Amino acid sequence: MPELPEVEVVRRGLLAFTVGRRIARVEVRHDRAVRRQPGGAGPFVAAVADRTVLDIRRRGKYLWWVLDSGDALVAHLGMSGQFRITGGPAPAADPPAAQFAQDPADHPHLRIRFTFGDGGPAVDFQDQRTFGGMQFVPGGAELPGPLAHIGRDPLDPQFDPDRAVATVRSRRSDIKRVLLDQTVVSGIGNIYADEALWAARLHYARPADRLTRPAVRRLLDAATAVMAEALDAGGTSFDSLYVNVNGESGYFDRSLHAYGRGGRPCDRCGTAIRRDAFMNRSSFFCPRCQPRPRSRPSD
DNA sequence: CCTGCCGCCTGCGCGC
DNA sequence: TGCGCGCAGGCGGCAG
Repeated sequence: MPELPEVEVVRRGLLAFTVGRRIARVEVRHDRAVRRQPGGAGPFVAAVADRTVLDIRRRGKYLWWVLDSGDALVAHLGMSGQFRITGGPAPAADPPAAQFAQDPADHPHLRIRFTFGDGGPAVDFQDQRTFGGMQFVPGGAELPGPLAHIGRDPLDPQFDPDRAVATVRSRRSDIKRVLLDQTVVSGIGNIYADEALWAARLHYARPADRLTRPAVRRLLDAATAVMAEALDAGGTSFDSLYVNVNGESGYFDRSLHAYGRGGRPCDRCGTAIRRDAFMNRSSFFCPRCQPRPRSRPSD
């Protein structure tokens, strides 16, 4: 479920626990977590061990650790991936910070563990559904090769809204499908797609190439705004599946207008929010504010 | 090149 | 009670 805001929360959390630290040991506990790595766990461990982390960067839902060798350690959280700080001394501060460090005992979904040369807290990659994973990419510090096809995300300072609008309108597909296409604009997943469509009063099945330039612009602005607000709130989470590096949940789910609100009244007009199956997943929308397009695209 | 479908995974909650 | 099924769903690969 992690989309751009949740991944950014993780990036910021990771920064404090990785930058300037030398990775002393890497343990791959589940080969599927490195399935994108040519040669598997062996080459992964060998390439990463003894490197110092310089930075953590992000594009869309992808993260990459910049190593002092100029290489990159790419990570994607998939559906259920988490980076967690483990085995460190719990700070004496606030009670919530008791969650600061997990018990050093192995978590059932532990996939990869990074241990550092300074003897401080470890960084664990945990992933219940194993759609996530990591990959070492030689020379990938600026932009790892496997991410080259991903579009810039709306929080990127170099994101070009006019260009994004033009790309969206060039696609012969339903607007929601285009929103979820990471090569067009990255970072948007099912939750924020539904929220942006609700805010822009557009039905998910509207043909992208029939929307006006201003309409697409409003939609992308809405997506940007909702993701920025979610980031401020620490991300969206419905359960313990998504948490930050310290195990804490964000609270943006309280601000959602469409996603997960089937049967409940629309915050704008009071009509019951509907849930449709679309693209083998759920789409939540207000049937009054977001009317279905009248005719199928039939040129 | 473009579009859209499938398979990959595990845990939870529901209905019978 | 226990079991099977639907659902959660991002993304790479691939067919057309």
